[in-house]
Amino acid sequence: MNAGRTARERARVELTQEITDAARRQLAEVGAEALSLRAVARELGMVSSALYRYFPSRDDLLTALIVDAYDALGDAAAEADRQAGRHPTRRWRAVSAGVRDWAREHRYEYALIYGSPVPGYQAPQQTISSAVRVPAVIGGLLAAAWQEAGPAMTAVAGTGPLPGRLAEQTGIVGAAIAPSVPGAGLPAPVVARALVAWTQLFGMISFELFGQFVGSADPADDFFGYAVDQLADLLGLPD
Amino acid sequence: MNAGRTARERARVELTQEITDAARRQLAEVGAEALSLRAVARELGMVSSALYRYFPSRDDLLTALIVDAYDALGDAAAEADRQAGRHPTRRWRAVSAGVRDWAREHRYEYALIYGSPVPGYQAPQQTISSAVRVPAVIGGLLAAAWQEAGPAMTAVAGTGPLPGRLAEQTGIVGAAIAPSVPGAGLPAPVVARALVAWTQLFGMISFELFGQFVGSADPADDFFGYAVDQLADLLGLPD
DNA sequence: TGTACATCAGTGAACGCGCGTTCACTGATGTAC
DNA sequence: TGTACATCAGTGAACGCGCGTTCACTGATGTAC
Repeated sequence: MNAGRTARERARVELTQEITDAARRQLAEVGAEALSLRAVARELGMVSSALYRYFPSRDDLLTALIVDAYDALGDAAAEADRQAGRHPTRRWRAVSAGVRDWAREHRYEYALIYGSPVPGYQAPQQTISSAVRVPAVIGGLLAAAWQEAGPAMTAVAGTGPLPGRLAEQTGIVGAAIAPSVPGAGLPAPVVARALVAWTQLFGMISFELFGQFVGSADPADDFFGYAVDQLADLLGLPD
Repeated sequence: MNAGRTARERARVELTQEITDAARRQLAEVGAEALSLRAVARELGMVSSALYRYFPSRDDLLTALIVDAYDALGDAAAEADRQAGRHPTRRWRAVSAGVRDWAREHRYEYALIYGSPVPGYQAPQQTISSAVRVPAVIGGLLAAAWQEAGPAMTAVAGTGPLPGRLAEQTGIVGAAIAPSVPGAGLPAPVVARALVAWTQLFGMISFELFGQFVGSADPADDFFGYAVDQLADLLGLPD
């Protein structure tokens, strides 16, 4: 480990890590907009200008946090999926709950990636491959379910044509899933329903964290479980 | 109009309006976090301290904008509903589209009320009655549908018990809808599905506006229509 | 209707703050011979 | 292994900025008699 690296290189890697860690802690305290380079530097006992050796600007530090957050959430989803065994419905429930739990434990990181975009900030290409990890986990479990019980799933999803460009869009997504799960792409109607499940999942989590459920589904645990089961039905997953 | 009001009182009402209008314009340009009292004052050709005669602090100005945004969205939903006639499914489609259209035309106002909460800002009681207007419109059209075709809706929604506290929560919401629509509360299973429809609707709009659909359902028009129809099915609305 | 006083709106200067970023510097670490 | 030079990390001071909020003030509007 660290073979062939100079002390300088090792120090650089470690300090870059320490900076993002400190920034994450600050994020958890004050939120994304109030996150300041100077406060991060202060926490590390450095002078603020020193950070510019590691991140060329505040936006780049933000980008690193965004990528880290997507990755951490992706890890949480993948780990929940892994522990759930093989049954598709169990996997879907586990992934949903894993995503929600992560979001509740990291509300500011969640808000950073799924809340209002920071004005003036443009997410670079770099974030996309990390952003796609939760959808990929969902796609993976659906592809496995499809391999086991394809016809039953289509029966539920129906075979009617999808409206307008949705057929094309879901086709592309289905094809994109194929390489990661040997031998199985997903048909467009299943992908369309997966998109519904995906938006519903994050819609509920955002409503819960951002306070929209006050006065109705608050606390949201039971509603969340109920909706996840509804979505399992919608997806044609076995009981 | 303005009867019994002194010139001073009229001027105060008008200027308060002009201030929130200017603030709304600024919001549309720079987003909520960057909204500044001083810039608003500048736009109005006033000195920044003058605003303190109208709003005791920046937070109070923000609150006014939040309430206005909820009200404007509520108006858009109600108006779309009104124009849709009497058929429940048409009404549901119209309200969904109306909410989405308003959000697309007022993205920063939308982000202000449905995006990440502004850190450190606590929404006062005042906002709640405005926040509830879109759910009230949805509740209204479902209550009307229920009056027409109650049994058919229950057949779709099922009669199995709702999990845990969800039964109680949806019961409260159902009872709250009753007074606004003569003679009709909504049974808990229908309310539960209405909550699903509500979160799905806003989940999709947020994903669309916040850029999560890039690479899949983008542009989102067809997916939106598809999902809205799925939700009509879920709600047991007639074809 | 006219006068004397009270209320209020808007001014302009100031306070104190923290921010992102630049820049010339010193001293430590690494590299070539 | 030792020396001479190049690279890099971190410092400290400074720039310029815009912000929210306070405060004593002046002049206009409203009220009581």
